[in-house]
Amino acid sequence: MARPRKFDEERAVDAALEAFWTAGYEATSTQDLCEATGLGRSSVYNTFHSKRDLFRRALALYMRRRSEQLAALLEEDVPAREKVRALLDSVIAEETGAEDDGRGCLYVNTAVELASRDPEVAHELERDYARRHDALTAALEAGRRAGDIDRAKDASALAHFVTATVSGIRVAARAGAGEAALRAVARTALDAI
Amino acid sequence: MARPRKFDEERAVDAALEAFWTAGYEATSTQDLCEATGLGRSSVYNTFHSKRDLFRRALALYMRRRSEQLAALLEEDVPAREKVRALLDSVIAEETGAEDDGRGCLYVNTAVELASRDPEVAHELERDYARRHDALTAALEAGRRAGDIDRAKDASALAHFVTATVSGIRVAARAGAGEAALRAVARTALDAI
DNA sequence: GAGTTTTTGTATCGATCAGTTCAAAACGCG
DNA sequence: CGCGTTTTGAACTGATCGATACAAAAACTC
Repeated sequence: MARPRKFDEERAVDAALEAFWTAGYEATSTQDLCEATGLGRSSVYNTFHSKRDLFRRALALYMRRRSEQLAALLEEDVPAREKVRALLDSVIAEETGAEDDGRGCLYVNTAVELASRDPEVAHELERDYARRHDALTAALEAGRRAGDIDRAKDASALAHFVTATVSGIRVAARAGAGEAALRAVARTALDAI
Repeated sequence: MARPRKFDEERAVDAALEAFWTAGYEATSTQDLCEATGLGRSSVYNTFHSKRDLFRRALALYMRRRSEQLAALLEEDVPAREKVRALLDSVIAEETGAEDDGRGCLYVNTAVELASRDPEVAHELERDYARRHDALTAALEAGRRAGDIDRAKDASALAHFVTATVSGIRVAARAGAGEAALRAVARTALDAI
């Protein structure tokens, strides 16, 4: 019917994700987004309508990828406790690795920067929280039945605890706690499971 | 010698703290700061030199108050475990209370929003982290000697863990976890201590 | 290849950003 | 009172913010 696009929409969202992830929502300008995606202003606004809409697309992409990662980790054929250990280890590796220069986790960043003043973003964060919680709860409940998790414990409560521990490690890493401190946190948390 | 100020500097810092705490650093404009403090632009810049300097003053004030609160809590004549319980309870009360409308904790907010791109702010966060860690470690070590904390555990590791749990609860609260979930996190964390 | 529709580049919008300028106003001191 | 010093208010700086206008360019249909 008409002139086709010469860029891939998903790749553009991915590039925007990188920009938002690195600098945060407010600190990323529309100019930064143009440069990151390689698109002109018209293409950005024609395709994504506003900075906020593009951010929500990027956040959704981020959440989908994280969900897939978590699902893959929980599918491993190891005891539930080892799944939690692997999860905490991966978080520590991510936060202490030099690759990403302290950009942290977009989910945590967004919860802190935007959730209190954007109800729709807050709602998406809640949905993602619930999804991750359900996946973790199922894995922990399976472990409880299998016997490697204390039967006296509640799987849902443990899942909330694991999620909070992940966030706690991420914030501690940003506040300057060293890798040894983060490992101590993970070790202590595993004692509680 | 000359014309005196007709405002109280500390009160102005306090008002700026409220503004930064509520909206974050980037989202608080210098105009917002003028309105919050009741000062004119000239007075703000004459006294505090820049938005960033005023923020650092506000952050220092916030940290000093939190340190005093923590010190008061740790001075109570109760077992160390009960001190930790009281600390976690106070965090949950703060995060679920309607008073402050989800502004969270300025320390966590700053760690996430600014630490990666402002080395001096990051350094002050590290100092505060170390100070809180030392206070917590001392209290836990005393509890360990008194016997209400497992002697096999390391006080410093537990202190890192408690700090991470506090941050984890705060982030979870922002991401939409309910009060019951936060209480489950606190209960599980206490099991590990 | 003409006509239609969408994309794209450029130029620009008004608003707001952090920060400065400058002179008038307000005080302490002699 | 009047001099010296500082604070204060208001106007204003250039830069940048998110978003838009518009016409040229590109590609599909017929």
